[in-house]
Amino acid sequence: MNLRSESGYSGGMALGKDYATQECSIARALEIVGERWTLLVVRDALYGVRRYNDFLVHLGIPRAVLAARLQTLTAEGILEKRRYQESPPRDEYVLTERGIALWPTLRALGAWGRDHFTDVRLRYFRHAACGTELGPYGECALCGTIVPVGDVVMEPGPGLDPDPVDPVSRALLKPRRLLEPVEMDQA
Amino acid sequence: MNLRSESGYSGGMALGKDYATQECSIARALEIVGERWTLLVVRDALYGVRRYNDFLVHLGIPRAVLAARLQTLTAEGILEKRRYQESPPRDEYVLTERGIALWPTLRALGAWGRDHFTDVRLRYFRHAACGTELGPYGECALCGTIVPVGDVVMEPGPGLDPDPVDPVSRALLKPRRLLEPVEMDQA
DNA sequence: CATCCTCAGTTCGGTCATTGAACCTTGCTG
DNA sequence: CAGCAAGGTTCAATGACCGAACTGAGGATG
Repeated sequence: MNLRSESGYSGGMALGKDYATQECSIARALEIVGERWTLLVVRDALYGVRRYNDFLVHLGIPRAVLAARLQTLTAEGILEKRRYQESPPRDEYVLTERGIALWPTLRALGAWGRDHFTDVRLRYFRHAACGTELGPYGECALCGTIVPVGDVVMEPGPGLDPDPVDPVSRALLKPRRLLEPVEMDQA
Repeated sequence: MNLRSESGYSGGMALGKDYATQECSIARALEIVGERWTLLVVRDALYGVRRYNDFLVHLGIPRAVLAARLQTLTAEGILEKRRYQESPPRDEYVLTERGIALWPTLRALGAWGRDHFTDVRLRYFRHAACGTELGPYGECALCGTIVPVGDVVMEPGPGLDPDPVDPVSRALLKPRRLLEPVEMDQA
């Protein structure tokens, strides 16, 4: 095997899908968040989605796959499962620091996709304090700082369907801060 | 183009692996670079790998998968296939602007993996002009600028195997600029 | 008390992607 | 002409993913 002896990574590698020969932190990261759907789950979590059912309807992901991803993300310390009511007992999945730290990656990936493969703006991300649209790294050009995730406001752009069917997409149409839990209209 | 009309999804989509219901540039990006191995191919291309065989031995990827990924990346305008000698005719795959634009994403992903899942430094990335190590977004703290990809120098860190078997890994042990083509020792 | 509903999963058969090994082709090189 | 290297393709087996159906806990309804 090619792993550093002294390196973290004590035997128990859970996933069978590692990139065996790679000594690289990118490969390491992809072993964890590189599976299908995983980064979209994290994205939704940043957008404030927290409940199994909300992920389900918003992503259109197979139930079994969602369960597996939530499991893995929790095991890797990216999400934390926590009880938010006792009767009936219900849990929600909330991003940890480690999960929130994926924001720059998602931001960069989204900016790339937008610049190269989209012709209508779908969403804007702005610095809450000053309203300036974020640069490609999540920085505020005006303030000259990296904007903390909680100070990012997300707004719909012209390319976004103004009347989506699922309630989560509908809730995400209002301007809102990242990480702020989505509240469904109980219409 | 796969943008939704309200009917949802007229036929043309090339890939079978799209995230159908998502209106999101992150999802769009992941449809293209989200498959297994794809981002590692791009990473290698940034490191200067250009030839089929070099990708093959460095990644340990199945031949068929590599061929498929190179094909897709070329079709999406991320790599460009170009003839570098006529006899025998040989082609190499070089990053386009669009491919180079993935550097911030890979940088952010690598920084995340390093910070959260690695305990030994594998590589350092520095601003060639001043030697300062890059920040998480590929910026130089000293110069206060985003460092262009071609001005990034990559150096081995203490966690890297000092004597790897495959010649590509060996070539990547020397400090080198990103995008600079790897030259094999013909030992 | 019986029924229905919601949430959060699990199970299952079918399909699609990935894998490793073997094979093929082109054009040198000895 | 034999052998070899680069750059693939083909194939059978395995694993991941898919949608639909089912389960189970715990109210809410009548």
